[in-house]
Amino acid sequence: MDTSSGDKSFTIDLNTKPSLQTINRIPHEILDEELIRMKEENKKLTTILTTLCENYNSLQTHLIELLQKHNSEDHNSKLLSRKRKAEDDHSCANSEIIFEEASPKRPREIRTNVSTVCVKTTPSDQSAVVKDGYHWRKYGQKVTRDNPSPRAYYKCSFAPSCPVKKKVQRSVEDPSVLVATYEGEHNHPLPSQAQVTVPLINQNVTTNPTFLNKFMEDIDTTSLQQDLVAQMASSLTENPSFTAAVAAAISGNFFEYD
DNA sequence: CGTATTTGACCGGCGC
DNA sequence: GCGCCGGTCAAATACG
Ligand SMILES: [Zn+2]
Repeated sequence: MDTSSGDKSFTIDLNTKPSLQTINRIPHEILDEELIRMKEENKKLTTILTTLCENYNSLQTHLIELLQKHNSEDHNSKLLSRKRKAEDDHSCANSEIIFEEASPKRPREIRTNVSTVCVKTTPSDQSAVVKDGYHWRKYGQKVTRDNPSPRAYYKCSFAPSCPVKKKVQRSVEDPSVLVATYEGEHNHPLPSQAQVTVPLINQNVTTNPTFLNKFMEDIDTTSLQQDLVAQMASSLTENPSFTAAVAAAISGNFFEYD
């Protein structure tokens, strides 16, 4: 709050704009080489960010589960608390962050709450889009076996920090009905958008009755995330050697595919 | 110009 | 193994 004085936006100057004089003096083969290197590095950073967000979200859901279980057990009885104490002791001893790509066999993402909603659309509106207030990025479209109309795949535009996905497809026999399948829950507030058209069947198949929402009410996740971003940005801007450290870490062996 | 969509390639799971 | 099928990626393209 007080650290960001007024209108100081997060403009991060990584010294990526050397003067034209300097650039012209460097042979362009080297610059091309550097460009390619930068692209690779950017790719790696992107994958790191993605996996980081995946792990974060996974951990969060795990945490919620544990809290839930803990609460219910707490209400049930206090007799088992001694036993539980021993199990809880194996916490993370050191806070060292390790990107572990070790085993090719992945635990694979589990436990994503799925809900299905049906939306009636006017025949005039032929666009197969379900307005639910969130912002989506389409990333695929496929024809399915038992339905003439194609199925569209969307990701929340806040990805990868928000893992929510949705599929939209017209109903088999009634083409005026759109069937949307949501997967996961948003971890951020809705972008301000007034119109929401979801006044039809809500065939909810969620295994978990959105304990997340309660959790997010208790802990203001949005301000938390903003604080995180602020910290990251300030650590970048205030400490120039930080970028060098990052570069060294990346060019070293964070991931060693090859 | 930066960003969103399109669309064929690609991949992994499953039944055979 | 092979082919199908649902799902995803990413380069090309369209958009504002
Ligand atoms: Zn979201």
